[in-house]
Order: sequence, then C-alpha cells, then structure tokens
Amino acid sequence: MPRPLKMTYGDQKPPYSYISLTAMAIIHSPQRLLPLSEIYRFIMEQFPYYRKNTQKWQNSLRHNLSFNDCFIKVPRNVTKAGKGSYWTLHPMAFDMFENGSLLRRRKRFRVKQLEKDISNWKLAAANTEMVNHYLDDQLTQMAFADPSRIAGHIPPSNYDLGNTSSAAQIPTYKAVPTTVTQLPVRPKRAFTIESLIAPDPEGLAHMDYGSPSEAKKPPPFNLPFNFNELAAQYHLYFPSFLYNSQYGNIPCYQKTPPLFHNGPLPVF
DNA sequence: GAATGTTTACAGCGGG
DNA sequence: CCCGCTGTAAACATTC
Repeated sequence: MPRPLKMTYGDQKPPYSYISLTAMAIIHSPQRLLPLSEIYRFIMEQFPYYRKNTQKWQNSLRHNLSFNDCFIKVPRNVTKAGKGSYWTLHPMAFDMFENGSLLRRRKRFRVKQLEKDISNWKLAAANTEMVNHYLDDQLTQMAFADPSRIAGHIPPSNYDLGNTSSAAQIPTYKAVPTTVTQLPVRPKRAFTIESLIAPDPEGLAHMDYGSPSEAKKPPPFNLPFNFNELAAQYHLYFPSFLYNSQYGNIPCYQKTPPLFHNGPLPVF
C-alpha cells in the first residue's frame, strides 16, 4: 500500500527521485522543453527543501540527466546563442513509473545505442537541412558497410503512437527521397465498428499540433503528481513525427512545433 | 570563472 | 546474495 502523498512538503524532502522531479519540471513547461536552469528553478519553487544545498543536489540532477536515457538533450538553435542545451523526456519513457506514481520506477528506461544515435542525430540536425542530409548520408554509408548492425535496431512500428498500421518497417538500404510525415494522434478507442467509425471527440478532431504560436499550456501543477494522466496529455501535445528514411519510418523525437516543415525554423 | 554536461565510483536499499 | 535503482561525490571536459 503506497504511502499517501501530501499536497505540500514544506522544508521536508519530497518522496520523489531526481528523475521524477526533472520529469515534472519538463512536463509542466509550455513546450515540454527546459534548459537546466529552468529545471532547477521549477524544483526550487515547488519544493522548498531544494532551496538549500543547491550544489549537491544539482550535481546529482545533472548526473541523472546525462546518465538516464529517458532524458533527451535538444541542442539550441544554432542562430540563438546561449549556454547549455534544452532537455526533454523521451516519448517512450512514460511507462517507467508504476501506476503513474513518481515514487520509484518500475524499470529503468533504456534506449538501444543505435536508436539513441539516430535520435540524437536527428535532434542535432534539427536546425539545418544541410546537417540533416549529411547525417542521412552517414546512416546510408553505415547501412551499406554493415547492414546487420542496423537491422536489429530499427524501432518497430509501435513507436508510431498514432498510426494503427501494424506492419513493422523493414530497412531496405535503398536511398529514397527524405520526407517527413506528420501524423496527428488519434485517441485510442474500443475495437468495435461503432467506435471505430465514430468521429473523434470534440476538440480533438481539429486540433492543430503544428503551430509554434499555439504552444499548449501545461496542465496545472498539483500534488500528488499523476504521471499517467499527464503522459496521456503529453502524447496529445506531441504527436509522433515519423521520419521516412531509407530504413523505414524512424521516429523523430522532436517537440512541437515540427522541425522538418517547410516554414521558418522554430527558435527555442 | 561559472555553468553545463559526461563519466566513474561507490554505498544504501529493496526485490527476486 | 545478486542485481537494479537511486543518491552522492568527484574528476574532468566543454562552452559561454
């Protein structure tokens, strides 16, 4: 029986791990994307315990950001100077916590190395098409050099959170034009004819995911913190962007707004 | 120099 | 007892 959580902790240490605290901060930011300093600030504002001994716990927190695959470093826009990167949550990291509780993770979230590489490359490439094409070339060369190294690492289609097609994407090692498909997320529904043909619930059918100016507001911050609830919302805010590469559909672990559209690149 | 990020090491704890 | 998760410390590199 889990210990009931209080709504405030005063100067007492809250029962959340650094991973949980960081996840809270990120999810409660309007863009689900925060620089390190803002993560610190959120934690200090919400939990007075962390207003002291800042050197110690901030070192631990940085260690967690680097060490855990569930956090993704997003490079700053190259045209926007500033120190440090932005951090976000890996979209597939949401089932880490038991019953939505942030007290202790069920299982550490890990990403296979090559998948991590692809993800990081895409993020690193987000700011310039030129870099993006360069990295595609690198992947192509890698695949030609040693296809077996790629094959076992291609994410299955269930990484596409909004797509109902089931066929896993098989890498073909054939150069194809690079395009990006943005798929709006449709909420899961019962597998019945009536349910499947019914229109999306009001407010979801016409949701615009793509406009930078319409960054969705974060949900209000309340304790105890229900991770599952917010995770569900997170996927509404961040539909999966499938990157149609020569290896099949690779998810782009990117935040809204979509970074590979034709308009001006967003400035973080 | 300070902030940020990476890595290694180790200890405590709980579960299997 | 082993293993995995977490917290802590520390060294070091990078960037502004």
